[in-house]
Amino acid sequence: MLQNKRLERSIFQNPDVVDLAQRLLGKVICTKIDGFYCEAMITETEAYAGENDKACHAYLGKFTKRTATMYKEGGHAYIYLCYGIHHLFNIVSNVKGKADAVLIRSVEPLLGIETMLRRRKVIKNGPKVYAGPAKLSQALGIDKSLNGVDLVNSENIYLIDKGKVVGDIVKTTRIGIDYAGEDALLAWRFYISGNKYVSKYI
DNA sequence: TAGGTGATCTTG
DNA sequence: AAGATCACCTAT
Repeated sequence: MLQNKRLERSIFQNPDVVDLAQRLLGKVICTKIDGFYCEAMITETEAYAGENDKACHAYLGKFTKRTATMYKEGGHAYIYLCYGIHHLFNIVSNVKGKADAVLIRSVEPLLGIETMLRRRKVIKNGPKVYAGPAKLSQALGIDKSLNGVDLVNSENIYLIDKGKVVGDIVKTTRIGIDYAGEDALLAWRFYISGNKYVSKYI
């Protein structure tokens, strides 16, 4: 397997976002923001399936200034502010016009740990620094200014494959979407079994 | 378990 | 146009 290969457009154009959410586990997010380079491996994701998913911002084809990003071609970053404080990082998938996205929920740090600890305003390294969608965004320096950026072309934020082989994947329900009725029961949250850098077990 | 915080959208 | 909502986190 080729290593340190940047993920290409075709990966993100996967029409099955539930499949893509699992394939992104083990891939590495690279950011070069404010002059600091960081790398972190994706350990936990959630799938959001566009217009047919009650938990998705684009449910029933909802199109607003905010959700517009989700309709872009697969491979773009969808970043929005939640609860007034938290920047959440999603990867848009499928073709242009299909509003599917994968929410990145947790990462395991690889490079730039000093920088990430400083951004998180903590001294001690460990899973709690990166386990949670708002936490990893803060650690990697990701904020709303990167909303709509193309991960396939950007020099500031992109994904690579370092050849990590992911073993068992735990499949369970998504977090914080109780309003989504029966769709809240779908097992569309995924994490690498046995990995410590996960926001919530089972 | 409760409260902070602010952009977005409005009988969710 | 004010108020409800919200894919969360931190501290008691």
